[in-house]
Amino acid sequence: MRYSQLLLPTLKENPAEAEVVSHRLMLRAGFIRKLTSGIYSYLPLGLASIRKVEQIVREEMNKAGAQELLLPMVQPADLWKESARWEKYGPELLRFTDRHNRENCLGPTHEEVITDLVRKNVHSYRNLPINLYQIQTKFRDEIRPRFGLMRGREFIMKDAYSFDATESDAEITYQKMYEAYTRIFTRCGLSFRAVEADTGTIGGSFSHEFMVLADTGEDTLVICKECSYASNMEKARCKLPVKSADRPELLPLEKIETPGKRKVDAVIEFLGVSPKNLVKTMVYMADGKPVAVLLRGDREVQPVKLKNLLNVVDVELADDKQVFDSTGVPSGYLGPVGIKIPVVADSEVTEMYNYTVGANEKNYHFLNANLDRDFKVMQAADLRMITPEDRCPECGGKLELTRGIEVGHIFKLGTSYSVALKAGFLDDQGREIPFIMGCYGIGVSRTVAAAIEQNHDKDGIKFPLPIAPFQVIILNLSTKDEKITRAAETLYEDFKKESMEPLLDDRDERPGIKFKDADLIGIPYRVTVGRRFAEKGLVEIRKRSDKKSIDLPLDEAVPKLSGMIRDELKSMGG
RNA sequence: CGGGACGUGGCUCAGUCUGGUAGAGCACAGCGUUCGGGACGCUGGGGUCGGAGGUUCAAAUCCUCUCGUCCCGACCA
Repeated sequence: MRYSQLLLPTLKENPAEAEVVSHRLMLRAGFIRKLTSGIYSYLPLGLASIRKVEQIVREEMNKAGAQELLLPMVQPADLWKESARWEKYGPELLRFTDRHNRENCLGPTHEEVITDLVRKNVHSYRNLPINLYQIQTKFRDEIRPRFGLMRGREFIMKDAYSFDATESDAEITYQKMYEAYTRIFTRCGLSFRAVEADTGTIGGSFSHEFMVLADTGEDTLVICKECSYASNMEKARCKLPVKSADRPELLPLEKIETPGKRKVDAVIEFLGVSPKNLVKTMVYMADGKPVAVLLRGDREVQPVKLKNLLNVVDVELADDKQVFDSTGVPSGYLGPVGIKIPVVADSEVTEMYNYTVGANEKNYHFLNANLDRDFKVMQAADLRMITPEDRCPECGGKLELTRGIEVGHIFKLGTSYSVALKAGFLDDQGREIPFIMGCYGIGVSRTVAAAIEQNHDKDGIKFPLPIAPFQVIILNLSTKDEKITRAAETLYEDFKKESMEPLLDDRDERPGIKFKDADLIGIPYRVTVGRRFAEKGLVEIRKRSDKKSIDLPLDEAVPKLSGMIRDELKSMGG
């Protein structure tokens, strides 16, 4: 491609609308332009990079035995009513009526459509397993679209759905997808981790999120430095204290005046106790009903764990009024002894003895409270936020908190959709069995954004070679010089003959502009033809990622660089 | 939906407090000089000051309403 003919409107200054690196750079580098909130046009370079990711996804999905198809984007409400998601999905589902007053929606995901397709066309165990995928534009009317392609309303996604006859087959399919995803993100040249994700009500370890590691990521990950354990913060576990054989002597419960001491810090200072010897009582509103949560004084509650334990849709920390209304105690003096609302405890509390708690009376606390003797709890479970001081639940190793961007998610669905939509097959005994399903998503457009988020410097993007819009950019530094121009044109043609993807900067611009633009758009290799060629017959090959360059004669440039590019792609699994 | 910020040529912004009839830099067009890290000079085109209503002799500026954008929280590929 010739730069002079390309729609590539680069920006010298940072657009005011963009705060996040990838968003800023994609706008500046002329990859995308916003049409309206959360909806973007992909310009030629942005699309080229997206196509690269798509191609890798296709190759690996096909290799894993999945088949590509394409499902409709407009979907009838009836189908969504069958799965009960028409009611459940909420305002993210963009709904509209057509001229016949029929209700429809824009597909935010395709479980309904694919299940409908399969139930009408697959009837026997002989046709299983089957795994179908598409790469398509999705629409989700996000509450707050932001960060450019990172969280758009309209975005490109690869979604796959698998149908298996048995649980064990479904687990094999899940494992295949796990491996395919690992290969996909490896081949994209990204640094990533697969983490255990929150499975909500289904449970089990059959949900993984694939996270691109980047400081600017929206999610917090917990990673073990010593084994392969990695988890989303929401689900992260840690090694629990071992039950000590020798129970310390239980001291008598003692009520003590603590005037005006409400916060943990104030109480421990006043009483001279350690926060590790204090149990705080937090009140949460779980679907509108109050629940008290006990945990050690220096810990924090992980609301998602609480939500899953209580099996509710929403938990929210109660405000002072809600606390008082439900317990009759002003916040700050709450405790489990004689409390009027249900109590759950973080499992750590079950291994504590003789600790301080609120006395459920203004200006009083209890010393030496003990579970079972002084109060009961409904349930004890892991409810706390993990900290870097915690230890790995698998190996006891050191944990590290890091940030990541979710680019893929694999999930074992089980039979929830096949049962709701009555999608089943006949087994070898002639029995009607619901399909066991799985779904597997990759945010294709988000992957490009995440790649930029992970690979950039002050000058611009540093694309991993496999997903760069072009592999090499040839700079003709003097379009008026016939010799230089002829050399640049020769390089361009020769790269094409080698099946490489060159971009020739043949614009009548000053060298500085060409260097700046080349760095900004992040093409991995740059070949410069300029004064050094005119004087010594040398061209310069420079790698964008480490800025290292070599000079070599014109006729050696193409074979040398083509070899480098092939080797690099091969080393990345391409 | 709650909290905050902001809307002025294509882009980045000044001007708003204290009302007096629109500016700068970049970009764009032309000419000349320049030419391996976003050059310089001269000339030129381009703006319903987000929109509506109001106050006033006079509104980008003050008031009311409205639309849109961005950032922080709940959602997710």
